Amino acid sequence: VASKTSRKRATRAVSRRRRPRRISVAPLGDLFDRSGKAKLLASNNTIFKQGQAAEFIYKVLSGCIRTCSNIGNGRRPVHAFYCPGDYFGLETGESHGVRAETVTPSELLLLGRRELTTQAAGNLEVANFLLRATTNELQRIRTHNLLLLKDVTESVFEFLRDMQRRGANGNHVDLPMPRNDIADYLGLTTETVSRALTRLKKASRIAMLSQRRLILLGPGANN
Amino acid sequence: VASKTSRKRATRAVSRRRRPRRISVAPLGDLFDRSGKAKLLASNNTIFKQGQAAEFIYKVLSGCIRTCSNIGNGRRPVHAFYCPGDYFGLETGESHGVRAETVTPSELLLLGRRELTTQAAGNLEVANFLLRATTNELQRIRTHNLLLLKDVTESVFEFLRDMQRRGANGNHVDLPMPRNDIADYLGLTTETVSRALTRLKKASRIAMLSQRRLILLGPGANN
DNA sequence: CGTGATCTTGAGGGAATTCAATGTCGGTGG
DNA sequence: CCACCGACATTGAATTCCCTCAAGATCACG
Repeated sequence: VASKTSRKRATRAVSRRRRPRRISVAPLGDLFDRSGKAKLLASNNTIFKQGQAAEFIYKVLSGCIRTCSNIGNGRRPVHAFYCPGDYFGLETGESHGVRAETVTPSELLLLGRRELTTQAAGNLEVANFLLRATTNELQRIRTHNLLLLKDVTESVFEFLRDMQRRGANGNHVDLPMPRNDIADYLGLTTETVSRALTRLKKASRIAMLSQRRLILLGPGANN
Repeated sequence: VASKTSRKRATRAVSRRRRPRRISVAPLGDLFDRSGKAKLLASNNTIFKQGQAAEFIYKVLSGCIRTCSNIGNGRRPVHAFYCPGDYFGLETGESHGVRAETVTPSELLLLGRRELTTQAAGNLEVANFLLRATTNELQRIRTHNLLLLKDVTESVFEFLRDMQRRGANGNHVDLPMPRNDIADYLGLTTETVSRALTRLKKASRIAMLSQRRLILLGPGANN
């Protein structure tokens, strides 16, 4: 539950270019839906641990998942959040390099990883699915990387935009995760995230409907 | 040439676990070496620009390449450095999401990307090569991400270790890139990198042979 | 309706940035 | 061969901004 980081960034106007949408991974959705096994989990449950053998690849049906790791300095970096439709557990090696936990109650679809990777060696469809999924993951991490380099206010704002993009709700954004998780994802502290939100509020770039629900305003809100 | 960032981090002891070696991409090395076209470039030359159509995939034969992008706040994040043996230009879409430049005079091997990706749709060997290469890239970025969350001194030290690991020189490390580039890679400023090096020097964790050549000392130096 | 978890706000301190100046290195030309 | 020059690197002083510690406010849930 550690959430410690420090950061300092330049405070400047930021205008980021659009980032391409994630590539769809349609082709194998079928295979997943056919041979995948569903699983339901409550909040804050561990799906797999760091170092554990990578047995499955997961598809999020509902809820929200976070992956995180431990680095020695008492911080708990959150690597990614996965929303419905996303795949995770795509490990490069035989064991998971991160830990995966449910943020909210979540429904998952599991597919045997060994089954998949051995198939990939001989099955073109599977190989291409893995390539696309990995490519998506790559894109995701690149985006995350850029977030880490921005100044705090923009970093938080970008995060909100990303959540809006992925959430596909009405015109409001729902945050499934606590400030804590956002902070660890952005390399900040809870307090700093909170202050950033306050700043965005005062600048009329967002409006809070509740602590976990808000609306993006002004330029850059809808793209 | 902007190099501005700010950062503040917790100052604590750090002990990171070992990270797995990059997976070899042997199988297609052949294809590369056969149909690739060699190209020689001087320092600080642009190989491809951000947004440009992704025509080739590149293999570094000699020298050093950096990929970077522009975010609106006047910073120039460096995404990665590529050393001899590394592949780059593996784009997720049809156009490059980053800019690639030579750090030092470099020799490259080019392979038509369209040729490769269309082959990937039907050729299993190619599809698997792309998967492995992408997986490597993923691993690389994950490592980079963790670097960004560490405290400055450890971040710089880890960077040096990584360069040693990849450089495969004698017992010293040669840095092909200026402080400037290191700073932008780590999300810091030139001055902060310089101060971190001074700190490492005083702590006897490194020894400078020249400004661009040094030796790692003490525990954690050789792994 | 209370209780704990989550979130916000405030004050103080520390670390990195910024701005500015000095040092060092490599290469070029006299 | 040596001196100069420009690019790169280091160091210093002042400032900024985030973190830390602490208290208060809001929300969710029993």
